Amino acid sequence: MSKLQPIRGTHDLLPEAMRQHRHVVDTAATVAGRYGYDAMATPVFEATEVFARTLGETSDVVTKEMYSFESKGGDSITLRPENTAGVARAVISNGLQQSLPLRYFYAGPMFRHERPQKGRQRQFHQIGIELIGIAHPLGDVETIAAGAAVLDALGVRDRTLLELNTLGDTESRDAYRGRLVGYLDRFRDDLSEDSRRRLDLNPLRILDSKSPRDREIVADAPVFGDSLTDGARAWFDAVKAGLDAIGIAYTLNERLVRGLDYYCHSAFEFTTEALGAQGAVIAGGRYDGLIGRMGGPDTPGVGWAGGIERLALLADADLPAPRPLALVPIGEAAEAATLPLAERLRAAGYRIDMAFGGNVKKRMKRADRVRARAAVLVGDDELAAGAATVRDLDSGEQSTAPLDSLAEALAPFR
RNA sequence: GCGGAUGUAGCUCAGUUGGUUAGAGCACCUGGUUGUGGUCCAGGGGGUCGCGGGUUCAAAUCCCGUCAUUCGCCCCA
Repeated sequence: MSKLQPIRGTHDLLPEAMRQHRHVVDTAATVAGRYGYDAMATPVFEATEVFARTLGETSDVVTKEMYSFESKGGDSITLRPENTAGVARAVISNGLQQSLPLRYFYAGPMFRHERPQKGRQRQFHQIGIELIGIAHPLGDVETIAAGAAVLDALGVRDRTLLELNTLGDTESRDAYRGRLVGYLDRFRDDLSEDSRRRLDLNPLRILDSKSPRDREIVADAPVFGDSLTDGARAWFDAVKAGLDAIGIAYTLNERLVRGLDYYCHSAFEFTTEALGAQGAVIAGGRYDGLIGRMGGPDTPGVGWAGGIERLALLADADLPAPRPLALVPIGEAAEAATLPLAERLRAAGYRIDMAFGGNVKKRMKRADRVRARAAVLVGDDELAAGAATVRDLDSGEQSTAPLDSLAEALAPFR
């Protein structure tokens, strides 16, 4: 056990894990592309205000999970805990409100100072899409459909459940907030410590509490649906109708309250039972107020983010390393001839493995270990004949192929 | 941040109520094979028993602390 360990909550992505990781990203990028989403990236760190102002001063992410530090110039900088705020900032920075609507796909590392668990790390990775500039419920439907399609493509859709809720518009939320606080205040002393704090700061979160006593109290709380304005209700109905129209099943969950303050209207999560306490694999919602709150022109948006590690864990795809061809020179003359040969084959698109020493036996052993499809043996006999011996390492069959047309002759092993 | 469990070789794990030089399988290296891998046989390398302290004649084993992992809470992707 080495003392040199990665920072708590961070992990190395060795090739096998990297393939899983990339599989999720590539699959998601491809699927998102079919919906018209283009890949883009924002910096891994931003000015702290980008997150602090937009995620909600009282959110857990802002109050205790941000990796913030001071730059040499004295500015406060934060490693992004999520990417929606960064994308919103990029829209403003680049004047992209002139080019609406925007459809963006992203993938990259995010950072949150939390207690690590399986499927939860301090540096983790997310994929996500953002649809910006569409103030229409079918925008919500489109992003949810894209999320479902990603899960489908990864083969995990049947192990997830789509939970859906509406957070309404500002008017609905303010009205509900008033009613909820009015109700909960009578139970102030019975609420859990956390919830008492939330009562003043962010009462909607109490709906989400897992404390048994809180749940009892909340069970009789006013229902949010009763506070919806006609507009907000019509919006939500349109979203549900759209999902129905394309056959995407969902479960209404009135307790679904997103952790970040910028959400409104649709809030949704694709959840799974398969990952223990870390149930959410893709989650998102509408954030019409975000860009405005950040100082840009009022611009609507919807989107979601998915945890790559969680998706990879769920998908558990069998992705063996690509199999190379092994070049095995025998003798000094062959050694000299093989280097340019290897380059030619690589230029022709082959994955070539070549050891830099050892006798034939060792090199053959290595060819086997790297799971080479075939070994290309070149010795004095072969050089004299102008041909290589090609051994199929699966069947053990050997044949010869002319050196000057090896690239074509090896096609079956590509 | 809080509570529980775990921590012995690269990996998976044994290690009896504390008792000599800490073991196995897999993996790795060498040889049996001079121009042929996988199988087989023989041999070999690799561990401050997570780290620090304490109890004891003696600690992988008991106690305390600490770090890490893991499960749950909180919260989230």
